[in-house]
Amino acid sequence: MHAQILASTATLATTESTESTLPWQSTRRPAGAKFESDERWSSLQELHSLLQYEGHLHDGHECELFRRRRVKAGQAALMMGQPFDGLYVVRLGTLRSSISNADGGVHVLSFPMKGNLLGFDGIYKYSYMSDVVALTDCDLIRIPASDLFAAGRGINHLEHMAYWASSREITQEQSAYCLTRSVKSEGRVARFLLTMSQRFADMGYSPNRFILPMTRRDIGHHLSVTVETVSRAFSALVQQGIIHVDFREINILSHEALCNFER
Amino acid sequence: MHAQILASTATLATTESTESTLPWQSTRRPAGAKFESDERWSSLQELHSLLQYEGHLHDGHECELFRRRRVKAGQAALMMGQPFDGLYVVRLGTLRSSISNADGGVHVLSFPMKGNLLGFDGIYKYSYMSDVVALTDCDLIRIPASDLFAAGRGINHLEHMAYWASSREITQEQSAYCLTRSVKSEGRVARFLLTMSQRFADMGYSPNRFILPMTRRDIGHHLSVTVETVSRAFSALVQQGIIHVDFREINILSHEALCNFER
DNA sequence: CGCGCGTTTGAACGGGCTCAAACCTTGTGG
DNA sequence: CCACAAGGTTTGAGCCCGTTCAAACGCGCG
Repeated sequence: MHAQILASTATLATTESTESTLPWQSTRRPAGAKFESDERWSSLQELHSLLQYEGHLHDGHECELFRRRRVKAGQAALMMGQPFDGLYVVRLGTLRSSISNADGGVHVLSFPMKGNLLGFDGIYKYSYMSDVVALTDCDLIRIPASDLFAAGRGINHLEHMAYWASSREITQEQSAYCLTRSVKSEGRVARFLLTMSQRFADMGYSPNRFILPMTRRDIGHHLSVTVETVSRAFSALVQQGIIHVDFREINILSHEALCNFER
Repeated sequence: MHAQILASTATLATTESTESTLPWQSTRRPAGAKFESDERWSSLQELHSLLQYEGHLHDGHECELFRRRRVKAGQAALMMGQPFDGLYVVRLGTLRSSISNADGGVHVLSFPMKGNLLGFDGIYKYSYMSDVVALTDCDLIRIPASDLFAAGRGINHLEHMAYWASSREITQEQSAYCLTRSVKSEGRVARFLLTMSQRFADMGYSPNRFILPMTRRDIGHHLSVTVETVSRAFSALVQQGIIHVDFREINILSHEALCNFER
């Protein structure tokens, strides 16, 4: 469905001679350059350069090497649900990062290119939460999970925890993002209520009766609709007997009916 | 959605007395409870509990304490551009995180509640990239920047770099997110082209002539519009002499005109 | 009280979606 | 080399949903 093949080698051959405007092309080296077989490595310096990271290089780190990974156009670089095995930095090529819900609805999160980072959403549950496929032949640099987390457990414990939590937030934000526009406004409001319901439940409060702390306008700005649309969506759900609304107070009468609306 | 947040012991103690459905209210303690003046602290254990982090507690960390911060309803917890001074974990209350572009367009990113993390987008440029205001009286726990980054610089260098880069990716994704739906489809396509142009330029390629590596469908799924709408937007821009399109190849004829379209 | 703000509802407009068809490119196999 | 199939791209026509503009009501607050 999504997979597709761009002209890779053929296109490369024709455009490489001219001053290139195609950033994903040419992992080729100038004639005469050393060819390192299948095993190719990148230094920490190259990582710094790619990421444009201004941090200092400390002694003993200059010679750290990271394995590269080739991904051909159309192939998956990361798959949702796959166990986390590290972060990747794009060295060459263009990819497409997307998430899809159960109904086949797709949202394209980003098009990672040189210097972008992949796989951050895999830290939270130790498995990746989005699909990433190569649109062109790609060259990735892997930062192994072991390198990230193994050293200095006791020392960077706090930092690791913070970033683990960040990964979770990001993941959830992406899921929310997926819903925007993918579905009619009434469905998005329904989904929003279900999300709030779940969050209240997780905090130990009633999932069926709660008071929204935000205005209709805030909800609208969150779901990318106008205030009036939010209000009308509430009214429609009330009229169908699915919820009861008294200003900020929400009563969910039929959790199931609400679920059916979110698609 | 994804798993999170069981009621923590501390919070249970305060809210258990009444069966409350209002999680943001009442930081009040039962009469007779000890009142700790202005200084209130949370332990690392409480952080673990709030975040639902399953990591082990190491010796010497049990007694680490983190300062809490009260934010009254309506007040700003974090402001865009403010220097980064740490991450915050919500202990109590509900907030609203949003970004706004120059034209006054607003997008609400999330409604952080108990256990959620604030301020991650501040790591990249060492200043926060979103506004966060309290919708209700809030209680935050601060994880100071010094605690996060100071210790073991040499050891967790790699991890820090990875997360710094993550923060950048998140920030940019949020900016892109802000554009969705905020503007007409033609403007969003214009903005998309400008973004691609900028990215190609950053990589050292021509900002005015490039070949899109993705399909119209991918672009549509990224901007939350249909294939046809993307195609029509391209055609409209061509007809106005702003760009030239030959399938995947894009020529930007008037960068300025494209900028005017993005709003 | 009067003012501002949040909420709700109505009416009309218009932009994007849906459905449909045609054209082009690319890849495959005869 | 050509025919064919599959999928990407473009354009048109009609419809529907969400926006826009407008008005009314309730609530909190100075």
